[in-house]
Amino acid sequence: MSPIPSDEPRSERNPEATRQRILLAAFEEIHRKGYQGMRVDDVLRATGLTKGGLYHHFSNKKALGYAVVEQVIAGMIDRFWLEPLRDAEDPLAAIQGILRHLLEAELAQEMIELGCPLNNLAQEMSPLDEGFRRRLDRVFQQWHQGLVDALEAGKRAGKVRSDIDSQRTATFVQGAIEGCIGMAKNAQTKERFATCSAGLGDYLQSLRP
Amino acid sequence: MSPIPSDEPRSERNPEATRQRILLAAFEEIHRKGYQGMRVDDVLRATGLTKGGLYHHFSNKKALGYAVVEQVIAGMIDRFWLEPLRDAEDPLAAIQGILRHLLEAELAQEMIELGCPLNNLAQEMSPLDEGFRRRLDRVFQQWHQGLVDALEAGKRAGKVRSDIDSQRTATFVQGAIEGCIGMAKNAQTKERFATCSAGLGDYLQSLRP
Amino acid sequence: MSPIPSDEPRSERNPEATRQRILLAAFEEIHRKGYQGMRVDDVLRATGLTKGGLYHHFSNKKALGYAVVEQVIAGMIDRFWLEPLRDAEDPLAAIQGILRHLLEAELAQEMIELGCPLNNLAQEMSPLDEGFRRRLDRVFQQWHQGLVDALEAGKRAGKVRSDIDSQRTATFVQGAIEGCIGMAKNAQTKERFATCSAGLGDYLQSLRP
Amino acid sequence: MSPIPSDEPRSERNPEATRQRILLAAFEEIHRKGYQGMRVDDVLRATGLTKGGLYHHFSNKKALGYAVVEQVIAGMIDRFWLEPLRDAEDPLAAIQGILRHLLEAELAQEMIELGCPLNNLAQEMSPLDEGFRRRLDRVFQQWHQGLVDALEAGKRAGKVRSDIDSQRTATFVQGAIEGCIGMAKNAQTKERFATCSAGLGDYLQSLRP
DNA sequence: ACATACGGGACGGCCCGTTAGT
DNA sequence: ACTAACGGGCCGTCCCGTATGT
Repeated sequence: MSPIPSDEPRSERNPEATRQRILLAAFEEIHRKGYQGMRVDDVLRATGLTKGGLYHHFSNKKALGYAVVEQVIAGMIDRFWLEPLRDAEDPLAAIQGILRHLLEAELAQEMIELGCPLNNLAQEMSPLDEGFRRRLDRVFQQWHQGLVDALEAGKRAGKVRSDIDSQRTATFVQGAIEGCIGMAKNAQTKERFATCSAGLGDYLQSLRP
Repeated sequence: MSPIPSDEPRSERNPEATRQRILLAAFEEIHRKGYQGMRVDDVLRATGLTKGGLYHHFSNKKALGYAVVEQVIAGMIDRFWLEPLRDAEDPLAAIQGILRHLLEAELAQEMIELGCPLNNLAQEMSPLDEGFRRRLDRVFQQWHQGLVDALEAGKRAGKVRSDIDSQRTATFVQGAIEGCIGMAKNAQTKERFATCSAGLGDYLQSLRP
Repeated sequence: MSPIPSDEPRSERNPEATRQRILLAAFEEIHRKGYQGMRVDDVLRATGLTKGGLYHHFSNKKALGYAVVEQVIAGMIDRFWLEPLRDAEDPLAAIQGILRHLLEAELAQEMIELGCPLNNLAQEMSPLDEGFRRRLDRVFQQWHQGLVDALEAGKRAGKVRSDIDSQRTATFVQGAIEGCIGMAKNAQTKERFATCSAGLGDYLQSLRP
Repeated sequence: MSPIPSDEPRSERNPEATRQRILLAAFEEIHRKGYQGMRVDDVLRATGLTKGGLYHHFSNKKALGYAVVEQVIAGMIDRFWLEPLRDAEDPLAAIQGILRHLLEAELAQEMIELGCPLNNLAQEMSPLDEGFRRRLDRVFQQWHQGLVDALEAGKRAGKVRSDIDSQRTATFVQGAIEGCIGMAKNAQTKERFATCSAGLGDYLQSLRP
C-alpha cells in the first residue's frame, strides 16, 4: 500500500513505545468494557502484537491493569484536574471552568458515554481486588490533596469562605463530580450532566465568602 | 414410569418461589461481582438448582439481569428512598435521616463494601447495553420524581427555599449520594462515607430558607 | 454408512458409558505420553466429545488422572496380577506363568513398547504430586498384599521355602518385575525382557525348598 | 561502538563454563520434572542467562536433552557404578557396598525422592524419541559391560559361582537395582528402599559359590 | 418444573523458538 | 557470546446455552 516499501525497519524495535502502545490500548478497552470485560486478545489486535510480545512486557492481565492505573489514569487525573488547580488563585472558578470545559471539549463525548476512567475502575474493582483498590485510592488521594491545597490557597486569597473544612469539602467535591459524571452516563445525555453540574455549581457558590 | 402421578409435592414444586430464589441469588452475585462478573453457575450453586431449572424461568443471562433490575433493585430503591420521603414534611431532614440510617444499620457494611446496586449496574452496563440502560434509567427517574415531589412539598411547608430548582436539585442530590457511596467504596471505610456525606449535609443545609 | 439412518438416538445419552470412554482414552494417552504429556484435546478427539462434555464428568485434568489410577489401572493390576495368584497353590509357578504370558500375548507389544502403566505413572508423578502418589501407592500395596498372601499359601503348601521373609520378598519381586519391564522398554526389544526375566526366574527358583 | 576491544573480561566471557552451567541446570530440572516437564525458562532462571545465550549453545530443547544424557548422566553412571567395580575383586560385595552407600550418603535423599536420572529419562522418553533411546541405551550398555566384566573377574577370583550366565545376571541386576529405586520413589521412604534392596541382597548371595 | 449430559467457543497463560541488536 | 523484544501456537479451563429425559 505504501509506495516506499521495504527499507523501513519492519518493527522499530522500540520497547518503550511498544509498552506505551499496550498501555494505551488496554486503557481504552478497560474504559469501554471494564477490567473484567477487557479481553487481552482485543488489546493484542489493537496493538498488532502477539501473546508472546505482551507477555514479555506484562506478566499477566492483572499486572497490566495495575500499570494502567499507575501509568495512564494517574497521569490523566494530574493533567486534567491537578494541573489547572495548581496556580489558580480562585479554585472554585477553576473547578467550574474544568466542568464547563468537560461539556465543550470533544472528550466530553467519551466522558459522558463511558464515564470517568478512575471512578469506573474503582467502582468495579475496589471490592474485588485489594491491589487495585490501593493503587486507585492513591490516585484519589493525590487528587484530594490538590483540591485541599487549592481550597486553602483560595481561603488565603479571600476567594473561599475561611470557615469551611477543606478536607471534608474536597472529599465531597470529588464525590459530587463523580456523581455528576455517573448521572450523565446513565442517561447517556449531555443535558443530564449539565443539570447535575449546575447543582454542583450552586454548592460551589455557597462556599464563597 | 411411575403410575402414581401428581399429588406428591415432589420436592416443593413452587415455581414462583423458585423464581424469587433465582432473582435473589442473582442479585447477590451481581451486587458482588457486577453483571459481567456474575456467573450463572454460581447462581445455580446458591439456589441449589441446575441449568434446566434456571433456563426454564429465564431465557438467558441477560433476561435474568433485566429481571433483577425491574423486580429486585427497583423495589429496593422504592423501600429505601421513596417510602421514607412519601409523607415527610421536611424532605431535607428525611434525606439526612436516611443517610444517617445508612451509617448505623447492618446493611451499612454491605453498602460501603459493595456500593449501591442501582448505581453499580448503571455504571457498568449503561454504555454497553441499551436494554439495561433504559430499565436502570427508569428506576433513577422514579427516584428522581420522588425527590422532586418531596422538595416541592417541602417548599409548601416552608422547609425548603422556594427559589431553588427542584428538578436540578433532585438530580444533583442523586449524584451526590451516589458519589458519597462511591467514595466510601473506594476507600472501603465507613469514615470516608461519613466525611463525604457531611459535605452533602452542608449542601442540604444551604437549601433551607 | 449404516442403512437404518435417522431414528437411532444420535447420542445414546449414556453417561456412564461416556465416562468410561473418557477414562479409557485418557488411560491410553497417559500410557503413551505420560500424564504431563497427555493432552486433554487428544482425549477429546479420541472420544468424540467436546470440552464441555468432558468438563461435566471431570472437574479438571488432575481429577481425570486420579480417576484413571483408581478406576482403570487398579483394575488392570487386579485382573493381571492378583486374579491369577488368588487360587494358585504354587505361587512361584504362577508368577513365572504370568511373565511367560506377558511374552506371548498380543499385549506384550504394548507392555514392552510403553511399559507398565502403574509404574510409569508412579515414576513420573510420585515426586511431583502427593495425590497421585497416594493413589498409586495404594495399588502397589494391594498388589503387594496379593503377593504376600500367595507366598504364605505357598509356604503352607510346601512350594516355597518357609524361612523367607514374605514381605521383603514380595517387595523385591515387585521391584524386579518392574525393573525387567523397564529394561525391555529401554531396549524396545522382547529379547531384553526375556533375558531380564530369566534372571528373575533364577531368583524365584532360589526360593524353592 | 567502543574502540577498546576485547581485553576487558566483560562479565566472565567463558563459553565452556557457561555451557556446563546450562547442562547442570538442565540436568537438575530434568531430574526433578522429567524432560517434558523441564521448562527452558526455568533453566534460564537457574543459570542467569537469557534465551539467546542458551540457544547459542544448544540449537533446541531436544539437543540440550541429548547433551545432558551424553555429558552429564553418562559420567554420573561411570563414577557411581563403574568406577567402584573396576578394580573390585569381589563384585557382589562391591555392588552391595554401593547399595549401602546409597542409603547413607546425603544423595540418598535425592535418589529416593527423585529416582535414578538415567532410568527416569529412559522410562519417559524411550518410547517417544529414538534419539533419546539410543543415547540412553548406550549408557545402559556401558554399565552392563562393567557388570559383566566384574562378574567374570569375580568368577576367576572364586567369588562368584562359575555356572551363572554373566550377561543375563548383569541385566537382571540392573533391572533389580532400578526396580528397588523405583519402589522407594513410589513410597517416598528410605525404608522401602532398604526392604527392596535386602531382597536384592538375598539374590546376590545366591550367586556365591 | 426441573435434572443431567453435553456442545462449542472463547479466554488467559505458558512456552519454545527467532531475530534484531550489542 | 550474549541480551532482550517479539512471534505464534496450543493448552487447560471457564462458561453460556441446548437438548434430552423424567
